[in-house]
Amino acid sequence: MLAAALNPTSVSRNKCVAAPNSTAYHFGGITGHIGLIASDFTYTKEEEIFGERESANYVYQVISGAVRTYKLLPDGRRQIAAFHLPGDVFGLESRSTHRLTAEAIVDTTVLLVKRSSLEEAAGVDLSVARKLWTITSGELKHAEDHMLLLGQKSAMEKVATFLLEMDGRLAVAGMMALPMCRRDIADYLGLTLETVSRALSQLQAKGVLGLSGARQIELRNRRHLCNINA
Amino acid sequence: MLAAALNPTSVSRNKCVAAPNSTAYHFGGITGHIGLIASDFTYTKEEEIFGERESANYVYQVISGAVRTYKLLPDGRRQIAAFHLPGDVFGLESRSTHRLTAEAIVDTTVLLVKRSSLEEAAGVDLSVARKLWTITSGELKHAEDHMLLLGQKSAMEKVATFLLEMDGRLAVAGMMALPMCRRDIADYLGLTLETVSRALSQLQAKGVLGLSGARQIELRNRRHLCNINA
DNA sequence: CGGTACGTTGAAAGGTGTCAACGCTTGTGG
DNA sequence: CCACAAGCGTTGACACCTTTCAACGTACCG
Repeated sequence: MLAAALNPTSVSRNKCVAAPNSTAYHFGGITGHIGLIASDFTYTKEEEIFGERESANYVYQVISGAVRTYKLLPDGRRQIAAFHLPGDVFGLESRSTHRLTAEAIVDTTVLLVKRSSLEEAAGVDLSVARKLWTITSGELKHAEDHMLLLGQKSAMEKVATFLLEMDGRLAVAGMMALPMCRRDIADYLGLTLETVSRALSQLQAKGVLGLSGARQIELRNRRHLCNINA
Repeated sequence: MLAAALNPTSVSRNKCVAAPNSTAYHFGGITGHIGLIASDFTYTKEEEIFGERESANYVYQVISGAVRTYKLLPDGRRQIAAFHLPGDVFGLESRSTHRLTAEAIVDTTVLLVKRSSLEEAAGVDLSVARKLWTITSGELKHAEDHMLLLGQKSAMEKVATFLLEMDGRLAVAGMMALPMCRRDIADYLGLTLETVSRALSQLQAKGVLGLSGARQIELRNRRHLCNINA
């Protein structure tokens, strides 16, 4: 089954995917260059996809749904490193074990590719090797930006940054439907869920955003959020 | 000038290095596989090596000294992403621009390699491509660990973690000589310099560490630090 | 129709930041 | 050789932002 492996433009179903030319998603510019076996898999809400320190046998791309990756302290404190939304790749490791735990936030379908076959492909096709590096580099960029947020920004600035990030990633017609709960947001931003809630309420009171249901958010004043953002 | 480029076992001087087999440092397992042009360069204390958003023309490896890489907010708040000590590679980007600013903390000598020649080498030798990915992946791991610290740990926990990290990286005979000032440490840990100073004083009072000069630290009870560390 | 999970809001506590003073060390120039 | 300035670090007092603890409301679901 040659082809298209990592390029779920059309949401592919069941094992072995051969996708046509892609526009929307990019697991690489890999498509077409190399034959790769890929499978679909669906995880239910709250289900663990892989655990910290587990052997990294697969690389994942979100087709639909949302995933959180995080680290825990022994006493249960949790730092969410990233939210992975449709199109995003996660679980890619250059070493053999995962450094984070990944869980489905809602029912989530992923495309998965064996790490070994990716490694093999990278050994033959330089553009694949390059793509793997680029993906990891993109994650590093996100992590660096997020360190700035975690270490230096105030609660309101953190929430504003979060809203703008999510707006850019999942806004449809000016509205966004957050897949994650307040606790997830809090653990992503290094805050408590109460502080997140208060910040959102405050922004709503100012008319910067509109809430229709706690997770349905409309940004009404992006300019204001950018200013807060610092 | 074939050879050894990225492997400054013997501290090489001036332009064009041909190092013998290496044991101590690893800029790759690159040595010997590929011809690469490398130069030494020395920056003075506080000198900028490259700036955020600058074009990334070189990749660096610390030979001696210490480097900080950081991001700034518009109002001057600074988040130091990492300290780079002898042996560490920094400034490696898969895209064409730097995402961080790099400065020498003390007088620092680096080995530098042209990005273009590394790219070229990666195009010929797969192990080089692999190594570049591995380096970036290592930075990502550090960033993920640091996000956990920044988002979840208390001031004392942050300082304890910092001490253990530095102990592992630059302890000689049980002592370490920190190259960075309190403000650098604070900006690395997402604290103020006063809070860092208080935490260190507290640890000294408990006998967990000994200070002979503010930057000469001896850890007397690593066990205790590990416990704090959570 | 309860039960549970999720979200909001309030009040109080506390950890860390802010502001300020002081001490120590280093380097420099008279 | 000493005086002085400047940079760095420590310590104290206080303020405030965020957390903690708690109550309450709401939506969803068996």
